[in-house]
Amino acid sequence: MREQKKQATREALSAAALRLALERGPDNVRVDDIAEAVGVSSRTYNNYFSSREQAIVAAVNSEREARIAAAVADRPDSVGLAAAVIEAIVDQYTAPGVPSREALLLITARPALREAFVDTTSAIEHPLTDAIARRLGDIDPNTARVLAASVAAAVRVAVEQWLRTTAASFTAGGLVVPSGSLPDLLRTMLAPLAPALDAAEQRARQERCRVTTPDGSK
Amino acid sequence: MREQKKQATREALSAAALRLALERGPDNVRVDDIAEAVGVSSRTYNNYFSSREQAIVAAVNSEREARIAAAVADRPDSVGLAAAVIEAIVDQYTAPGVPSREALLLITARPALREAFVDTTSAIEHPLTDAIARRLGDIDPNTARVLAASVAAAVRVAVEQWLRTTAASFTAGGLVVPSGSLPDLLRTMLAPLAPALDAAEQRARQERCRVTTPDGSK
DNA sequence: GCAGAAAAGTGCGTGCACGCAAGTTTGCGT
DNA sequence: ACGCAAACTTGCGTGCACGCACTTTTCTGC
Repeated sequence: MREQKKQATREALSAAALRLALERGPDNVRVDDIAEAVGVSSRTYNNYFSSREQAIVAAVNSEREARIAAAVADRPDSVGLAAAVIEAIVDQYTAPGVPSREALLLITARPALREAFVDTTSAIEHPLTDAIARRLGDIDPNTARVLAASVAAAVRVAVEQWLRTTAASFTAGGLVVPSGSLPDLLRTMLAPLAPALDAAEQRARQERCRVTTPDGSK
Repeated sequence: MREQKKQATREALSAAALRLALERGPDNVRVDDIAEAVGVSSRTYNNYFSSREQAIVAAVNSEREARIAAAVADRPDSVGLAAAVIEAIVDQYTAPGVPSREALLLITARPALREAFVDTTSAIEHPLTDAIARRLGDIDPNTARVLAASVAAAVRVAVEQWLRTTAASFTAGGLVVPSGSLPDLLRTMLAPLAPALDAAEQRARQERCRVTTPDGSK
């Protein structure tokens, strides 16, 4: 019940932040305004978000992390780890329920917001770590951590590239779509990691067999 | 010549930051003090570093990025890409010319400094991108970017783990060395990425052959 | 050399992040 | 039902990051 209230104010704050930023432009929004709109003190606002930009992008990115982790877990074991991870991520970035057109415009326009948006990609790391570790059989958590961190890094690179070309196309008049859509970029950037993901899965399988049949023979 | 002066003041600032932090403890150092010690205004200080922690860790990490990139470039092509990258990184993190014992103690003790130190690992990303792209033959820069980002992420994970156990061993009395030395951790965390690095190298080789011998046959 | 441009440094003002030490609400044991 | 303890909120104070306008330094073409 305490948790519910916390989550509620958190969402109220980020929603208010996004709304005010859209209404007045992001430079005309003080954190006092956001706090006042929700009815809390500005000090409380800072207990939830450590920067103004964080609150705004949180409204767009809420829970994407959890959805990606769940999506990875849902894929059957028959579709290799690499395919499961890549498709789960592309799916969750393709279904853009929340990111309204204008919100994305706002984010791509302001450098500070772009940076905050890019930073949110690293939020998928911990959920992904758990999901991958589960699929690898919970042996060797370090491998899962490294793979999750690498996947998050690849996603970050894709988003950076997407923001770069998107922003450029806005200023240049919308004529160029040099590097394609975000899903395409995600696939492109994640592809080089597939060998590592599948190799880890292979090793995990072997490890499992070795434990099940612990003879010293070759 | 302008560049020389800039670099000089930059180093003077970070050196002064580290020295003062060691002398008085990091909480008793104002940025005004650092600026005054070097003889510039505090505003100029902020033109070089965007946080107080950054200046301190910069004194420890200066140019590690460039050294890693050069080390990768120096390995002969006969040692696969994965081996070249891994050994180059381990080498540069093993030769600890600058990080004096006490400086590392200082960093591991303060959470804010630990975080800043971890963030510096991402600085190797751009130099590494260039080095890897060069080895892959400058075709497909995206792959190089993803691989470099992944390697940087793995290094970050290793440093995080190292800091975690190191800090714990300080508070616990120095009796435990649970997860080994930093070089060992680096090898452990980079190992899962080897398949991806070598696969990319393989693909680059094929691509090069296909271009050299552009027939449609199989 | 010199004039003007480009770049680096500086002073000021503003909004913000965050530690601290209260006050207030919520949850739980008895 | 009551009271206590933990969690959440708040006001205050401080140091800091950074935009802006301005001065000083350094670089270039003539």
